Amino acid sequence: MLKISELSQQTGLSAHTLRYYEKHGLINASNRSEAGYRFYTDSDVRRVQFVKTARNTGFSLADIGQLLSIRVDKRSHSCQDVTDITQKKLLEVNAKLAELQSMQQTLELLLASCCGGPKNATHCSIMEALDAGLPREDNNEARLIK
Amino acid sequence: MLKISELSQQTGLSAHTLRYYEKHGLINASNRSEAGYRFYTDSDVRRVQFVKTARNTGFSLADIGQLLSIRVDKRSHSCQDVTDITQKKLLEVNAKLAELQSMQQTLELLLASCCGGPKNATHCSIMEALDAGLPREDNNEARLIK
DNA sequence: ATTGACCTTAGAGTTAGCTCTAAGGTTATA
DNA sequence: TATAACCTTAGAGCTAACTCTAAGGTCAAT
Repeated sequence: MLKISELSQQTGLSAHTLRYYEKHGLINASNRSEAGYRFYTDSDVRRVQFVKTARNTGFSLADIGQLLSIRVDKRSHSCQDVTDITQKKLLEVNAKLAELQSMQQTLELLLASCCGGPKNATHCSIMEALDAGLPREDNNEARLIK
Repeated sequence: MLKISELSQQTGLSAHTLRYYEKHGLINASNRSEAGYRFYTDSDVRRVQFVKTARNTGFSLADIGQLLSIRVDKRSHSCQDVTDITQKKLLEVNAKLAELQSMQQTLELLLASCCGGPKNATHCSIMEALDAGLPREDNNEARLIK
């Protein structure tokens, strides 16, 4: 039986975060001392570790809530229930990736187009590109070729 | 001279957002009517468009504040001032990309390892992987090879 | 003169996931 | 017994960038 600070150490999650997860229905201490101190069983620890792993994988707390309710009653749920959640998350991640990759490309093109030197910015091509509206790939390529 | 709703239409930013940007020092209406209505000049419009473009490129409002202060006095700033901001943003974007790519890989491995079918989740490999701790690439590859 | 569509401001609400504070009770050690 | 290090709760604060509301003023058309 672990106290909250011990669970915190074992999981790397702060006691604040553990209480926060409890408040949001993700975890629970199976036992309490007479004074109300939380005491966690091994099973509690495993559940917290599940939450942490899912969190690191990118799942939201809401997703994790669903995963946990599958976890406690696997017989009533199908693999498809699990893959649905996972697939949905993957789509979200892919959408964000596409957005960030577009930003990355734009930023790289901007940097490639500018001397980056100590001369003043009166003709800075980054400033010009931002003034001209979002640089499209072909525009920028043309600009880079000169 | 445009009223705020007209500027909103021209830029695709809501009037609320335009006032929000003003409150945060990014933009301004050069003129006001007697009744206090904002009126925007062409120069104001170009500034708002600059902000919008920078926003789409991923810059934070704080970044944009810096870019704008360069923009209004280009002679006092160097290209390096501009590339510093851009480079910093690129590093942030790259860091986020790495994180998301790692999530993507994990999610794809999870999905590849699970049948996703209608049978019950008692032996779902996604649940098992989340229970076992974060799947590392090699672990997962091993798991996939069987 | 009366709609209705606009405009103003200050300030509250939203999102997600913490993170921290205040005010107080408990426990272990010296 | 005193002190420090824990624990409890409710609830506020943080971040970023909006988004919306309330309460009221303005303007053009009927």
